[in-house]
Amino acid sequence: MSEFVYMEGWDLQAVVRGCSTNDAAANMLDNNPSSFFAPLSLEQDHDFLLSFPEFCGSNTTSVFDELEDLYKPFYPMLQPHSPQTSLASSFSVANEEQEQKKQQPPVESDISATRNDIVTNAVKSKRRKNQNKMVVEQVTAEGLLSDKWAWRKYGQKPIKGSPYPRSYYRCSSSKGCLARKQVERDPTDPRFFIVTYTAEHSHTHPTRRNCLAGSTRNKSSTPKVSPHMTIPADTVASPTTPSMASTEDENVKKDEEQMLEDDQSNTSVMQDMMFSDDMYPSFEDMERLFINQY
DNA sequence: CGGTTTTGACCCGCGC
DNA sequence: GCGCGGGTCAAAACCG
Repeated sequence: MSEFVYMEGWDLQAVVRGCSTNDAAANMLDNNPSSFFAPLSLEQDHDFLLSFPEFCGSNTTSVFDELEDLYKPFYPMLQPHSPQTSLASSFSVANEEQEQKKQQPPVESDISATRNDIVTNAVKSKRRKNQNKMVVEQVTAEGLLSDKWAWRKYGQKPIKGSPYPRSYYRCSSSKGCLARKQVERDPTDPRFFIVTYTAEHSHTHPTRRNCLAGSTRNKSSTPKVSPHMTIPADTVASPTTPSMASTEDENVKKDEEQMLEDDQSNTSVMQDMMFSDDMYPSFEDMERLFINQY
């Protein structure tokens, strides 16, 4: 079983929440030292990025420079994420469309095209008036791991035109904090996640309360019921939930066990329920990449 | 007990 | 004004 399988058994909120603590990652390392979800150095980030040829193209350095340039305007907001967020691209969408276009040099790679699409869509999409300060990032699962803030999920909605649901999170570090975060899988490239940050944190440090309580529900409490069966109908066609990660070590173990069972008993069901045919190649590719990486 | 996720219902902005 | 769709609320269930 490859490392990526762990990720397939984890859910999105677990990734977002679990990755917000270093000790969670440390626990993961204890149990699973080779896990690619371990915090990466910049150099490792670079290596990780190299595993996506289409992302690196022929000029990896320029891509990194470009990303760095993109990040500079948002460093105050993104500092808690760095340096791992080097895998992400981010955009402010606060009435700055023209500036965005200036800041984004025309690059012909697919990734850049995707990013442009993201900004365009974010600007064009319906926005409530009070949501005038937004930062949009396109991150990998690794990028999600780099988020040091504690987020509590408060909603999930299927998005018209996208096969993947969008999850809504608010900052759970401080009760008065208005910071919000939306996470959805990039419909154009399921390897990436579109993370939209709204408002700013009213506190400087991500504080944690009970980082383990309320973690991904124990599937064993509903014996022999696949976690996939708990997926809401509107996400059945989406690989988001089962393909995402829980980073608590216990949950990793449980998920691993569950995945083993599910692999044996529910694989065909999963295929029918979860994945469209065109989704499989990307996941298989990703799995191969991780295998090659480690 | 205090935290979380899940999920249906509700609210509200926007386009027609 | 109405309907659609995105964003939020809140109750229930779950977890450590």
